Amino acid sequence: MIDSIENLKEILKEKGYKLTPQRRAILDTIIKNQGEHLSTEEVYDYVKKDCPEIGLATVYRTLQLLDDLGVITKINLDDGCARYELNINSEDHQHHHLICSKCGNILEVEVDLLEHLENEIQKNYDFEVKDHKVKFFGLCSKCK
Amino acid sequence: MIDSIENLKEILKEKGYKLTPQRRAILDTIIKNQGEHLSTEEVYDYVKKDCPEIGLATVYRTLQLLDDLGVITKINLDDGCARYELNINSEDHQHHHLICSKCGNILEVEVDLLEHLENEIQKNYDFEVKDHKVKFFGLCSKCK
DNA sequence: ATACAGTTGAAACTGATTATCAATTTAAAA
DNA sequence: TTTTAAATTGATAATCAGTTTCAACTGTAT
Repeated sequence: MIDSIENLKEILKEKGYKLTPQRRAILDTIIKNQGEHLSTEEVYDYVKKDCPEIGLATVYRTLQLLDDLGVITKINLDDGCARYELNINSEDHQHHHLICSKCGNILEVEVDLLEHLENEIQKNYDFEVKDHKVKFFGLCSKCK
Repeated sequence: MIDSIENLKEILKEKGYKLTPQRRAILDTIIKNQGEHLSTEEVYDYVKKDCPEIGLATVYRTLQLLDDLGVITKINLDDGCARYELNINSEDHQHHHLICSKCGNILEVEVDLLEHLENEIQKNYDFEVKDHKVKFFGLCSKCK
């Protein structure tokens, strides 16, 4: 979906938003740490290296904005805070999270075998599925 | 899993816990409102009718306890608070939630077609799946 | 009935997130 | 390039769900 800061500038302009150094630094941080699932506080800590005067409220606001714009996605890993991940360049990229109950590590599953289930739901419940969130809990290879 | 207060008494005794009027009233409330997904505050409001002197902290504590005991299950519907549902009488009862983006109504799907996906994960990621949480977002029959 | 461990309600306290607001900055127009 | 208006910022206060503390109280095994 996004691959550069120029790209972000366009996305922001389209909606009347401005590209500020803070927003730039926050997106840079997320791109740099792709694959991790950073919380707001973690983004704040990382981004302060580039942008020491940034306020925590700005980080909260920017992450929310980037989520609204579809640049990142908020995920809930049941650890008491919101986390975010970068949306990658593919319309129908789907992935789920494997959460290890022991070490807390998070793996990503790149398959999507939920189509069958979605069709079933569409048919039996007259419910138009737009999105889904799937989490698996268990033990990772190291912990079992 | 649970079908009466006597049943609860046994479950509690087994772990050294006591059956108090507050716990009784909270479970009664949940049983009475089966099918809804009550939040802690909602349980608190309902239970005050039977038990006007009850404290909110007790409701928080009791719901957590009942979840630990496997009597109820905590669910996260992304509305900013924990909700709970009664565990019904079947070991392998599985269901997912359909959340309407427009009216917020929550439907329950009684099927479980995730086994295939779990097997796939087991095999490809060397991850031992113990549990999963699945939410579908979209439009219900009334809203679409 | 007694005793003790578990439980309670009230209130203080967390920790994550949001709202407020005056000062600042971006970006489009002049 | 200067002007300008709207958007953005950082600091701080406020909120909100949930937890902790603690003295008083209550189930339940004996």
